[in-house]
Amino acid sequence: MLVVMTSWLDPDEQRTWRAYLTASRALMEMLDRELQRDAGMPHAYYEILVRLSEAPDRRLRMSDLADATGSSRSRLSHAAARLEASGWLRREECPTDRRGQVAALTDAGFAALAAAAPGHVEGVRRHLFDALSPAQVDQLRRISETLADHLTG
Amino acid sequence: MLVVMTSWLDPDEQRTWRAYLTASRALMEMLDRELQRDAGMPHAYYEILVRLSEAPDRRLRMSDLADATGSSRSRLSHAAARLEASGWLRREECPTDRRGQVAALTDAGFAALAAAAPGHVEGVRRHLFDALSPAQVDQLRRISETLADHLTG
DNA sequence: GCGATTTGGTTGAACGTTCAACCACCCGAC
DNA sequence: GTCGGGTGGTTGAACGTTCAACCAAATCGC
Repeated sequence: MLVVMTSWLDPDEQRTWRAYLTASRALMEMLDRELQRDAGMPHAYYEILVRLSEAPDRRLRMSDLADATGSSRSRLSHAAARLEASGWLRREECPTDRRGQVAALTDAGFAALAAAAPGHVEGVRRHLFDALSPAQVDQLRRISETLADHLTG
Repeated sequence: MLVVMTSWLDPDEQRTWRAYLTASRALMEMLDRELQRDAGMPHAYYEILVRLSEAPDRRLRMSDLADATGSSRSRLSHAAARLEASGWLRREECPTDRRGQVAALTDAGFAALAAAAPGHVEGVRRHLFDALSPAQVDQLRRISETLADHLTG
């Protein structure tokens, strides 16, 4: 007889999972709200600006930007439209692929990012790193890297 | 001279933060998509049903339910409306507070949860616990509990 | 008691995300 | 060549969340 067993979570796992859900949701909500309040943008948009600011010539192909920020093409398309309307981003034609678009961070976009960054970084420090010991930071890094690998591999 | 210094993240913290963002986003997206595909509900709604199913008489005051699921009252209100439309939840008047509402899990709601749970639990196991050593699970629990405390305290 | 404040919950609009459909262009097979 | 499939990106509708405004009932101060 073939039995397909779904192994339930044991009490330790259960507790871990619920704590993880609570903590990660609370952390992201807090940072998102702060960023929205202080810089007028959600965290996802902030990340787009960050990635662009780090790219050579502050320019990135739309799909590379989507990969870098871990977002779908559709999501990035909508976000880019909105960021363009705010004057923080400009879309240009790609010289090597006529289908392509290149997202370019504008000066205003860079300025908005420069204004938002210190407060946000301080939030990350306060809400995340200040609560953890150096050993825990290290553990969290290893866990996250393992997990990211596992999920995208 | 008073200088307000924003201490930037050091390279280790930077790496930790980015890995954490990538991993937690990927994990949640995966689980959310699976739940949507297999059970026709987002993870947030699944959690509402779970909390209700664990409550005495499968009933909970709206605000207790909001606290338990870590969601705003507004969010829960909208969610309850939708779950009620699906026949998975019923809202009843509260006998002790005339302003209050009590959310009650219907039999159909319980059945939907029972149908969704095994697949979802298996997803949590596959995408999270299978990737981590027992020691890491323990570390993640401690980190998450510390963090949850820090954020809500 | 009675007015002022707080609490429990809902509502509608604005926003961001998802999903499926779609178009335009690239590339490989033949 | 051109035909077929894959890739890059956009669009609109449906959905879930947020935010501010709001109502009703409870509670507090006096």
